Amino acid sequence: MKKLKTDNYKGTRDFYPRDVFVQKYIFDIWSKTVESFGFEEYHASVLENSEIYRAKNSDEIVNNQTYTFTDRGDREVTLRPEMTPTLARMIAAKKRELSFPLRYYSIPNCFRYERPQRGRMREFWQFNVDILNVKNDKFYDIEILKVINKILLNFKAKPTDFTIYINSRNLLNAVYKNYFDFNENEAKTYQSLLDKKDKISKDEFKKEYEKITDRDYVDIDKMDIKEVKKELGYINDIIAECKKDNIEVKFNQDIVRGFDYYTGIVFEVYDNDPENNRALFGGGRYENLIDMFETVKDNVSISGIGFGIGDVPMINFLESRNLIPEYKNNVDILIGIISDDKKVIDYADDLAKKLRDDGKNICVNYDNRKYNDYINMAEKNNIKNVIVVGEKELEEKKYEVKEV
RNA sequence: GCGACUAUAGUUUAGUGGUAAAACCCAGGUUUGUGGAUCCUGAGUCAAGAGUUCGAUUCUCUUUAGCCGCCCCA
Repeated sequence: MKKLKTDNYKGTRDFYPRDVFVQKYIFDIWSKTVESFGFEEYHASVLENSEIYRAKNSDEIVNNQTYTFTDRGDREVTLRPEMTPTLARMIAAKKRELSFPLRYYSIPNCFRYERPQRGRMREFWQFNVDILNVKNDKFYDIEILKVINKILLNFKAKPTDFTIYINSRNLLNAVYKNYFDFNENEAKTYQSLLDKKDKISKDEFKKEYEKITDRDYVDIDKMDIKEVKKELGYINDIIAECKKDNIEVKFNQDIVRGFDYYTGIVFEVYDNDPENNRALFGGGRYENLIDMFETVKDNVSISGIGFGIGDVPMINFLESRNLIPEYKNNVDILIGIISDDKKVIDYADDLAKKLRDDGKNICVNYDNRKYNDYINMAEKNNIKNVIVVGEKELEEKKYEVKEV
């Protein structure tokens, strides 16, 4: 019989205990931080009907960048590539029962059929945090930025390690309408060009730019247009409120975010380390997300603001700054038996039982190894304490807890 | 989907057109009832396939995988 390879599937990771330790550390800080702001956790299946992605995204993305297959009942199924459509579905399903605003979070694993590279896997965990509200957008916009800042501080990151950039779709639309006089298509082309700005040369940018418009590329915050100024005022209020909390938020007119559904502010948090030069967090305000569901018939609109961050960029961020704590085994004490005598074994077992009743995690080794082996074993597995049990301990009914 | 680079023991890496190495790790044995061990032994068709060659792990091509970049990034 042909033996199998031990390789894991492309773009996925195996999580050995040390990897789980890191993952738990990150998930814990994520969860605890947002819970301190009153967020509640939700879950859903990794499987969704493909149509909920087709409705929101283009067919191309569903066909080429998701894991989509037909099940035995001829249903088209997709492994979720993101959580937002699922959240929208869940909200739409119980819209009348839920009391808004909702503060929801989840850490789902998501799947995208893409070529893996630094910061990008085919299976990844994405922390999703959303506030769904019906009024007072501004204060929730501010809160979500505070949440992001707090998360990074709770990881012991310094404010100089990252930069929060903010922009607004309302602002951009005002500029497109009043300054450029763009139609919808021109606006889209312009936006995708902005998205590429940092990646292409200045000359190339200029060439492409001139194809779209003959108006100059200018700083939006210097424009003297009433509608533009109004939207800028909204952003400046947010920046000022954050500043009161010592959070520096920078306006950046080039932050646009890829997708169409954003309607208000959009933001990205960048890692200041040039090695990890990509957005850590990204998000913004959206509305009309749940309109596609049949339960939503009336005109009451639910607006939301949210962000997402992947576990992979988070790990890269922490690793490059040495912010991941050293592995700690959750075993408190290793009991190593140095005897074959049944009485000694029974004594060790009783001891283990007693200590477990005291709430300790006890690991017993029955292999009758050498004293030094047990100390070595504990060291290797990051176990802090060892009790060696042999004839002597049985006779004297005494034992010593050794610190490793 | 496109492009660059890489592939030697479980791991990290030397090395070579003429029978392949080290360290660590692992397994078994050994010595020592108190400190991070001692000593011995074992484990590898140099990613796969084809070509050039008297001879290829080494050179060439193909494939596969990894990694990085582009595209995309919900």
